[in-house]
Amino acid sequence: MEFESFKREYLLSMEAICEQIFQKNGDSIKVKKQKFAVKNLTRIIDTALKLSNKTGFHAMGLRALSKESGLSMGGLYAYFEGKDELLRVIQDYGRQVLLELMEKHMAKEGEPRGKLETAVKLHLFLSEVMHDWFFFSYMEARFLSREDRKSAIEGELQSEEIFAGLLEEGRKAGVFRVADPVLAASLIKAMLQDWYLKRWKYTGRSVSVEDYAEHVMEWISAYLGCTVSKRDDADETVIR
Amino acid sequence: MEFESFKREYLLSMEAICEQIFQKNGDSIKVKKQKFAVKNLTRIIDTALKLSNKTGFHAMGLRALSKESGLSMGGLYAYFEGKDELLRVIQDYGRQVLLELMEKHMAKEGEPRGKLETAVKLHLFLSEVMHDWFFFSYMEARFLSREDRKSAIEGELQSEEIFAGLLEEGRKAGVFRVADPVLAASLIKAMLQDWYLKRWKYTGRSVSVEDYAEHVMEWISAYLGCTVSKRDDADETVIR
DNA sequence: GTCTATACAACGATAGAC
DNA sequence: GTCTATCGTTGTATAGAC
Repeated sequence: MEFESFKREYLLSMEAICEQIFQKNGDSIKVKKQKFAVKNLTRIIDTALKLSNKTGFHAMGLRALSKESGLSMGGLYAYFEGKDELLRVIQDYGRQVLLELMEKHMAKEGEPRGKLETAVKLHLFLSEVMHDWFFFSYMEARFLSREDRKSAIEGELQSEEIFAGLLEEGRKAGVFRVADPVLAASLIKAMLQDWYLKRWKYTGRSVSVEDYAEHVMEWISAYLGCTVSKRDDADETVIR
Repeated sequence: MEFESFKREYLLSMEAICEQIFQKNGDSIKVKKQKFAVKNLTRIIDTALKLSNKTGFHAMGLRALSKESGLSMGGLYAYFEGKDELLRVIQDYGRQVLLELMEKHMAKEGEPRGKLETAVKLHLFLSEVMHDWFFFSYMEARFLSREDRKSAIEGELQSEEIFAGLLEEGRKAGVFRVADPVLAASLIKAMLQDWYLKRWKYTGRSVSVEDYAEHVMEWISAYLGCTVSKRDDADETVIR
């Protein structure tokens, strides 16, 4: 999987997803015409992500959101019942996309090594095209209501379990050397998250998302004690 | 270095550090008697960290800080000029401790492998006893003023450089196999930071800070292609 | 479906009593 | 050195015109 082809596929599926968001949150959205609603909702979420990631969700005033999104104060309230619900809608929105693309891409490859590489790249590529959401979701998760925070934690653990499962699978097949798959999965996730949490650092060093993916795979392969395939023109190399 | 002995040493140096904070911020602290000032300042910082880490610094009202710390609203303003400055003082406070202990512990061991292990353990142990500050510092750094954020970034890069330097040193000595020391240092930092960012996860799984340190060292050793010494009763093992 | 105008609670900050 | 009382500002949220 390459980043550019992933990006194309992602953009195509965006429109459909936005419509799903509208239909799912029909209760609190007072605007009933899909044409209006989807357009404005998208604009609101995009603006909210942009502003929140600068100053934090709590510090972002609805007056600022109104001004920046082009809708009036009253207009905003046609799309959500209150600021708390906006937070929830945004979280939902991202998780919808995440789920959709996970199902689409995973389980394509059969052997553990290929599956693992797909999962790593999928996470990184997705967090690249949806950087604002991933950053937001990480930084603002603790401000969710009790039950919504529970959903967020489940999401975090769920994606960790995918990695732990792949590691376990590889161990059983005798191709991975791993003592504690869950703990190893935690460390892998930590490395993946650093990509969108410290984006400025990597931008400044001209590290592309594909460079980063390759580097992470080298670490993982070294730990698991297996070979890693270098991309493009480079030939197959054994690490260590 | 073991966690318990580290903890003892750290607790001893706390009092001295708080006095330093008092003297350094003498301009904005209106209370001049050290006896009063150090006691209250410590209490204010501890409370602010506790409250901020629940709701975020911005959402923490000064009324809540007043109530929880036992000082009145007016009383608080004898210790800082405004909420922004409180944020700065807290950041400063942590960096002071971090710096103090780095200088104290590092450069004790001569060979790269030992130095690296010391640096890893130091970071993890320190983030364990000062968890509230590390979490706060990571999550609230983006709300600092332009120039204070610059200091925070410098601190982040500085500690990364320590690791990059150690890796480079080991490579020159021929004991580490590492293509890009800076990128590798980034990933090491990401693993170290996960310990205090996802503390709840590891607590729930009964992973101790020493377990975690050992695990991180196994990953690093595997990547660098060198041996790792297991702690306690276990014998020396070659990874891979 | 969107706007302007407004309500009212909570915020950071300060003055002046003790 | 610390308190209480109060200021002006800004926050979320809504009512009613268009």
